[in-house]
Amino acid sequence: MSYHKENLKEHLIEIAWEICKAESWQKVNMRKIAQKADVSTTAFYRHFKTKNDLKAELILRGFEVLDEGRKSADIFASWGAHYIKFGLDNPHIYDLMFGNTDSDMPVYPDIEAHHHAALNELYVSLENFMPDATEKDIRIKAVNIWASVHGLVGFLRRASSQDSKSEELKWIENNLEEYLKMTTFR
Amino acid sequence: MSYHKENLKEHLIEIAWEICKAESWQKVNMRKIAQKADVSTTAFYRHFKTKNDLKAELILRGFEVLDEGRKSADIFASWGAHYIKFGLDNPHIYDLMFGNTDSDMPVYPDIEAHHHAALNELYVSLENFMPDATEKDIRIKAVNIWASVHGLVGFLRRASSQDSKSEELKWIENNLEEYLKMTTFR
DNA sequence: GAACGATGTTTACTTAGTCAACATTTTTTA
DNA sequence: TAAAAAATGTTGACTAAGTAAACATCGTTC
Repeated sequence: MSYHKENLKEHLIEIAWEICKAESWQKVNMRKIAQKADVSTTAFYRHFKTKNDLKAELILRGFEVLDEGRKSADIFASWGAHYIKFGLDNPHIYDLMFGNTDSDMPVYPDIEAHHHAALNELYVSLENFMPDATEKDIRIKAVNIWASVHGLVGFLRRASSQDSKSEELKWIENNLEEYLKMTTFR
Repeated sequence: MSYHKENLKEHLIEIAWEICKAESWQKVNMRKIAQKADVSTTAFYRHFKTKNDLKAELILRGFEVLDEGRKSADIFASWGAHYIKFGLDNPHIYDLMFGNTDSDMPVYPDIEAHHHAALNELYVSLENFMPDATEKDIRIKAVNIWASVHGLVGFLRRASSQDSKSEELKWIENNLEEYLKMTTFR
């Protein structure tokens, strides 16, 4: 048995990421990770306090990936489309990032910061885009866009998991920016 | 030991509902239910094939509760406000009904039917409300409203679980219909 | 090179879902 | 109406999964 793998922590995260991405968080478990990393089941606990800490790492990594593929000065439609595509392409990671808040999951400030930053970015963009709107209107608009975008991810995922997609849904999926423009502005 | 409780199945569902409503689905487990019902841990399996079947019952019950408190001919703003209030008042039940699709959860046609019915109702109302809009526009509008409504539930829940609610959020929560009117129509 | 901290291993405990075999009660049916 | 069948509960046990404790080994530092 070759003791001491280098960078085991990163390696464990990587393995967990792959499992989560390909299957779901529910399919991620210590024994499976350990087996793939070829270490003992509990080696994990030298690097993470709990499984939730691992989840937090995946979420943070999710935000990195989300941010990577994005030009910072995007306008809303493409901002929204980017989020939606990410959600559709990485449903399980997306669930961790934006899904139901799990009461057993402690609050991780780094994660909160990402959420805040995302909304704030949208907010600032809107300020530029609607210079004569009131503060309140802009904030409400930001909430509305956020909700529309994330709500659509949920809708499309649910739809594609059940019925044969209707023509409209296909159109929406293929014309996200167009859809966002026509629904969030006029 | 008093064999044979009457209507044990309903009783088990009721107990599970209470736990889920007060805590969350994750806190629902066979042993706890059995203990509260004062039956053996496995009595459950005479009435349900798996735990997922129990979850399905809770979801169906959720739809019943959601439908109960609603006048069928509501217009969108009040339709949407009703959904949002339900989501905020029953977050854990809402999660089961509209949350992440769990890959280990089989498809329950009765549940799908409820989802379809809800969207269809919205769709039909829109047809009346916008008689001169095209079929496609109406469908897209329906999707948009659905997404906005459910997205807002997610947003408000996330917001209230972390930061002190901002003025705008309080306003939105207290003026759901107004918010919906101004965001989904003009 | 002895002591120490970091990292990995072994064992084992706990909680949770579920099955199988058995027991009892209720319902059919001959 | 008694015997057979179906329904419903119980007991015991198995499995999967998270994780803690004690121990082992390695690399680093004085």
